[in-house]
Amino acid sequence: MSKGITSRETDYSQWYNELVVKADLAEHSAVRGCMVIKPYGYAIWEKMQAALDKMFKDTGHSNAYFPLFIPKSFFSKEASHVEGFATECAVVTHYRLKNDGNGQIVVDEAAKLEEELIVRPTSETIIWNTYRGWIESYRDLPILVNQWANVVRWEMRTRLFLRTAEFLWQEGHTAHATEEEAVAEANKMLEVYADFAENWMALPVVRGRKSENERFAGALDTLCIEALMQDGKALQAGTSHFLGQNFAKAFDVKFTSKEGKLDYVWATSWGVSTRLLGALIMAHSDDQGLVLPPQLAPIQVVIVPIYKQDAEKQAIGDLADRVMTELKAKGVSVKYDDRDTQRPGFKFAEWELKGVPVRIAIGARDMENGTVELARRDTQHKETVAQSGLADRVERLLADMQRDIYAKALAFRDSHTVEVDSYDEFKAVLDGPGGFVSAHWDGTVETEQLIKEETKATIRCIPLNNKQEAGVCIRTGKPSAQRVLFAKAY
RNA sequence: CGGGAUGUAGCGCAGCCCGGUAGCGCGCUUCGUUCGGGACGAAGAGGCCGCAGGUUCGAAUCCUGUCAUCCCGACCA
Repeated sequence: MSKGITSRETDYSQWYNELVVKADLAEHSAVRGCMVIKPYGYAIWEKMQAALDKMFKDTGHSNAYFPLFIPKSFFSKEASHVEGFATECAVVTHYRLKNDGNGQIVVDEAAKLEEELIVRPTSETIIWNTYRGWIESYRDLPILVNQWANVVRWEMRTRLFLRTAEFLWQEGHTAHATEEEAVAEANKMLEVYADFAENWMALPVVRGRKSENERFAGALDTLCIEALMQDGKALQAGTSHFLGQNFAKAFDVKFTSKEGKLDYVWATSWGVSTRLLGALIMAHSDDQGLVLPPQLAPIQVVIVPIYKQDAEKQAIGDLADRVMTELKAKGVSVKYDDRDTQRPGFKFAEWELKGVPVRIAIGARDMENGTVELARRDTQHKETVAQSGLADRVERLLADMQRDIYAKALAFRDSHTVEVDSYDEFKAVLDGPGGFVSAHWDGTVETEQLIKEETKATIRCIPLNNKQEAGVCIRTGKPSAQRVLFAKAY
């Protein structure tokens, strides 16, 4: 492992790439655009999954699994959906290979599929085709199903976690008897995502609604949570769609209501992906490496012994054992790093790089004084504290850190969210500090497109519960009823 | 898919212009000394120079083709 990583100031993008690789989260694979998520990175994803999965179950959802492959014909059934995904689909055309006689393995042209299969970029079509068989009556509703899966979107340019050709995610697909219920579901799940982002990821998010231009292909309404990264660019962290009856109509999913009327089913879908790892990394980390909020850190506390002779190591180990037992009893995950192949300074740097929230160093001096050195990753603050009551102290520290990391990110976002009333100001902010820019917009797709072409900024969202305020569009001068949030985005 | 660049040891690179059979740093292995912020010394291991042709007595180096990757755009969770 080479020393240090590129600083954020030098090159934010390179900082991110190096951090992901050097912190052992993921690496590029032999397949273009596809990453290998390494054990440490996957451990964070597992913690995210566990927390989200519980939240989904607590809100009444169940997990199921649908096929990786989708018949091509399914895609053309919902017009705007196919348009949204057609240009980035991996297509399976054959089902067999053969030896060409020259020692080469080639596709067996004789084994061409009758109908091509699409590797799912998202599962609305296969799921709604399935739901047709599950739903006849209002008694069959609602269906509240979630799927943990991988999907493939053949992106032109990829970046580890932020945009990969294959990624892991969850997709919830619900079916309802009424529009109101579906709308409420979409809102409820957006709130679940916001709750998760804020309380687990320590990531403040804006809850909002996408403009028509940014709406999911096939949705009537797309709700989202938007987060701000340290370079002033926004990142969409999760979406929740109200799909209306679009997919029910496309796949002929009808039900008989209590009143005996036949009607199409109302739908939602919602998802978050491994992209959340990208958000987590970019929101909190520093030039020393990863900074993980305690709630999602695979290792919350690392204990590093500092010793010269075996006798010292033995005594320190005994103390470490006692501390670990106490911490584990409190549900804190601890690692005792007693490798004698690395020196303490190396270990300090390594665990900082990997973002372990709390480090306890114990040396001969501490053994004499009845102390340990306690260091927190987020502020890099170190202090010498008494061994007695250590576990309680660490438990409090972890809770404090979770709050502090959130507060720091919130303060950053607040200081990078500005209202502007002219196009010049708008451009000045985007070219300068970046961040969220709250500005009036005339509400048309054309103007949004124009602003995007001229500034690379897009409407990230129209915040929910946005205050209504008369004004004029910064670009066209036409009347506007409210401000919307613009930003350059990932 | 347009523009630019790069493929040489596990990683990062030099060598190429001016052809003579490959080198540096980190990492790795062994031994010793070290160990409170990325240790030091000594001795080792590791490369058909992306791939395929061509020119030449001789190619990492020159020529042609090809594949791949990265960066900047357009597209996107």
